[in-house]
Amino acid sequence: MARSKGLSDSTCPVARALDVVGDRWSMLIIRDAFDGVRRFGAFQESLLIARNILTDRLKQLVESGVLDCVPASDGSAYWEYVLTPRGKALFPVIVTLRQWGEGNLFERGEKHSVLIDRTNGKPVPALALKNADGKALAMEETFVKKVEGR
Amino acid sequence: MARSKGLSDSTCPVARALDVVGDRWSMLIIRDAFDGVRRFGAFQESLLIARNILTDRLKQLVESGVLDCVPASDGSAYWEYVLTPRGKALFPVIVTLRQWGEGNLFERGEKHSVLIDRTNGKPVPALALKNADGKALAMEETFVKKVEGR
DNA sequence: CCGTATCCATTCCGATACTG
DNA sequence: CAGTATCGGAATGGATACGG
Repeated sequence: MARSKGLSDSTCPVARALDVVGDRWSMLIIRDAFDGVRRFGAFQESLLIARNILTDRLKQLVESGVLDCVPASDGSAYWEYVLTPRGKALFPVIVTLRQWGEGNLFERGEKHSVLIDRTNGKPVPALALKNADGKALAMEETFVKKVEGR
Repeated sequence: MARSKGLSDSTCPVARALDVVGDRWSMLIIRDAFDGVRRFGAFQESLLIARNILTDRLKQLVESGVLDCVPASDGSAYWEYVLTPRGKALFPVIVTLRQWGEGNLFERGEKHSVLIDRTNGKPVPALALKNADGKALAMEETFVKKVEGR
């Protein structure tokens, strides 16, 4: 059941991150969680995912500290799955994925959902890379410094 | 060979994005491409991925317009795989994944690779969500506005 | 060196049936 | 409603072997 490909001890944070949320369902579950989905059945209905797979993914996400199990707020005997601080820290990942999809995978005029800033009702501006002085930073202006070992 | 789960016509840009780069290897291939890896053998050696799977993933990424095939620069009869503009637009996704990994999946003092701004030699600052006025925006201050249909 | 093709094992996933 | 158990098919992955 452990899904680790052995990336979990990689010195590359991207690889470790993908080892936790890099499968086909986890990120969608997390997206729904940001959207306010909390119940097993609600995830299932939203994602049309097989129930055994959902069981497995929820378990993994709880084990990796992304989701937390809390008693259901309606007094039923079941659980609700809510984002931990670690899970909430994934928000920028979801937002950049959204931005990339919006900008690259929709035809002109094709409709899609939009992330709104509820303090002003406007769409949330794109996340862009800045350097230490707050200036725009192009990908070509960066490089990855590897750690000594490996 | 088509991997689409049928999310490719979703109105959610996150779902569409994950339909293209949401499997276990694609994002790692793209990470390597940002790192300057271009050759089949170099991807294979870096990722320790089976060659048939690598063939398949490279083909998918080319088909979806993330990578481009160009004749090898060394005059050999083969190809190099380079990021298209659409592929380069994934940089913020890689960066936020990296940030999340750095902040949440490493023990204190544990070493990891670092993204460096080569114009000043300093680590690239974290990408954070801002509103239209440039002020920090918490995840709770946002919501996803769905499109009418579905 | 770059891929493709094939074989086999493992994993993933969906459907369904079942339990509380 | 919330999960578990099981089964079969599909996808994935590793290890070759093969050809350009």
